[in-house]
Amino acid sequence: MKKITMLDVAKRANVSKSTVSQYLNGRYDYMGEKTRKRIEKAIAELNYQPNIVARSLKQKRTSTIGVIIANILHSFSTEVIRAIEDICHQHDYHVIVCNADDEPEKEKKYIEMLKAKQVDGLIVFPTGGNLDLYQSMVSENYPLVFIDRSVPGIAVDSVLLNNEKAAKLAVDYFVQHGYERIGIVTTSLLRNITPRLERLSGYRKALEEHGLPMKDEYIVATQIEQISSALGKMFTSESPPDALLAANDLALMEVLEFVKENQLEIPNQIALIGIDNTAFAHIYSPTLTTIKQPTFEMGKKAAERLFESIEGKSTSKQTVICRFEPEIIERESVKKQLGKGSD
Amino acid sequence: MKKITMLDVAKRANVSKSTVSQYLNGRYDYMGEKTRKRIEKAIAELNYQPNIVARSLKQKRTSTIGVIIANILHSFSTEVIRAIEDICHQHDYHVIVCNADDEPEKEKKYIEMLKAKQVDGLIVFPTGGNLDLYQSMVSENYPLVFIDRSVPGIAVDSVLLNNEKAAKLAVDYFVQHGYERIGIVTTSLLRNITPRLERLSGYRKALEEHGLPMKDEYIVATQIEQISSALGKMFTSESPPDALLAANDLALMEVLEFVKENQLEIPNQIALIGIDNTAFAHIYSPTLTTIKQPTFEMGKKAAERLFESIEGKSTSKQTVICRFEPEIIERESVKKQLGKGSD
DNA sequence: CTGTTAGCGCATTCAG
DNA sequence: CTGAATGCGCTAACAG
Repeated sequence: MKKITMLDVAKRANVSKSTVSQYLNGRYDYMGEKTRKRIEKAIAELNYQPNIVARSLKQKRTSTIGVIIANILHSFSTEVIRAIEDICHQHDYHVIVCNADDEPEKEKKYIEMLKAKQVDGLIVFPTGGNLDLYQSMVSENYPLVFIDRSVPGIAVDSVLLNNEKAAKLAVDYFVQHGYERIGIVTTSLLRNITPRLERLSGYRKALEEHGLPMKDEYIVATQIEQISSALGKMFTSESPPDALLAANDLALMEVLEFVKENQLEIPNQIALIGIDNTAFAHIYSPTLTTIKQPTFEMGKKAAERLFESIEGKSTSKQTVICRFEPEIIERESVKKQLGKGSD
Repeated sequence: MKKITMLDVAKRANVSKSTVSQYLNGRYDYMGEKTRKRIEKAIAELNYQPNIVARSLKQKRTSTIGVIIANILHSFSTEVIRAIEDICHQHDYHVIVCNADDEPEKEKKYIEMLKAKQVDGLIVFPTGGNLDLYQSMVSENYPLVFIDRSVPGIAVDSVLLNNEKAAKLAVDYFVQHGYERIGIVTTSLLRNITPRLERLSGYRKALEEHGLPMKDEYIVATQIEQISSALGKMFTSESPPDALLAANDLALMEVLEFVKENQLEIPNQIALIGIDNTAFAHIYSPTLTTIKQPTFEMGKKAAERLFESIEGKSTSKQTVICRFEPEIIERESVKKQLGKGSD
């Protein structure tokens, strides 16, 4: 089955290629009624479909953007992708999603691949491990937006959660309900991932505000495989925490596994709040109190910033960091005891 | 920042375009050592990156395949995608994933878009709503593989689960543990989705084998929003089921919500088995017995079939339906009572 | 071993 | 209102 091209259509309709092109691009104004009909008919009869590759080559744009996520396993990532797709769809853009698996190598490979594919711009959850590459994109003015994480020293528009606030919301909530031995568990800080650092610092500041002591034993920050054993150590200390903040959904899963294995009772033995609105938060027993990110709005914002940048109307040459506000969703994983805490 | 092309490289290295092209495609054999060095140097200095779009236009292949999934919300879909990506990555293919949201309209739009983008082949979870389109692809011999679902009357290679077996595994397990009032809940059958039909028929056959009566009241098959109320009706009947098979992970979520709202106790009041290995099956209390699909193998198989078809070595012109075997993962959501059931 | 040539399928002047 | 001509960046003969 031979590919049919514009030329075939043109021949069959007895017009020239360019007339067909006009038709395809909706410039009917300059076209005889009957001509249009003929073209229409020819296209239908031949079942012609334009070749986007050729068009892109000519137009020097692909109407496609690339999205590179650090880790597809985070529910936040998948939700943001959906939002980005929605927006792109509305703007007649296509999206190619790649998963860097938190490996800078892969991230680099994908960025290069997507640029070679001539995508018009990139939204990335940066691993933080490719400073040169980021910088070179900035230098060449390549449309780029970071989301979820930012990279110190790299001037790129970023869409972030107010992470300190997210941690603070949780700590405040614990304190209001009378908790004082509040721990936090997060995935590894080695790569200086923005949200993790900020959530931890938000946690610290909030404790300080409430005049609570800061104990290193109450902080677990290690790679996912080691969280369980770190929790084990934490809970065999003489005065283990009675409340735990899981800084993201993966950490939350680890905590829940640990809770299960050790038959801890939520919220009586340990109160729990997770950041990210896990799919089963409302199904688990007890239902889980969570801090929710406005994922849809964040994805939307990122896409819109990118479009502005692509369309060159980024009048304000300066980098914008956009913060979104988290929200607590109260459920049952924190005891409603009357507090002896502050406030 | 002007785009630099092969020509720029050629000039700077004092060779012609084609020599550069040779270099890029690894045909160094016919090339002077110094020439190669010069080209290498020029490329590095200019930070040249080839334009894949132009190459694709010329080569009439994009080294890219498209994947259209029916519903991204099913964990099965996301797992299969990961598998497909892995395999494609190994074969130096790229993947573009689109989510049809179970809407034939969207599916159609995406198939057309991907073909216009000249992808070399398509793996699709068919919605079943675009018979003409599927058929036309078959007619024009377009590389295509269905996964998860097949479409009656359309001769396309398909990778499927042995769905009847999956349902049978669950029913057998229930019966062995003494259950006789076994219900099933699945999402809507309206569109004749293969796995749902087959799982239901597997359920029926298994009941029959065990000489158990088939009651319509024990079957919930409706769209997701109405599952909850259907369950309500089921459980207010005079003799409600004491065991429930959730035919996929979305149905399982609905069941769990219902269980929670009505404070049913698993497994004492209701035993539960879900098809699809939900992420929190081992964390839920009690842990959930599930029927697992070999998602990785299935994705891999689909990709491999597609490559064969793309590379034209699909010697056997006949359509192949490939079935994979499900496996039961025993956990705690079924009571270990001694059975009065058969066997 | 290297350069010349001719398109891939389309969009876009610019004349008619 | 329509058609002829040009080139996007690259590959692939085919000559040197």
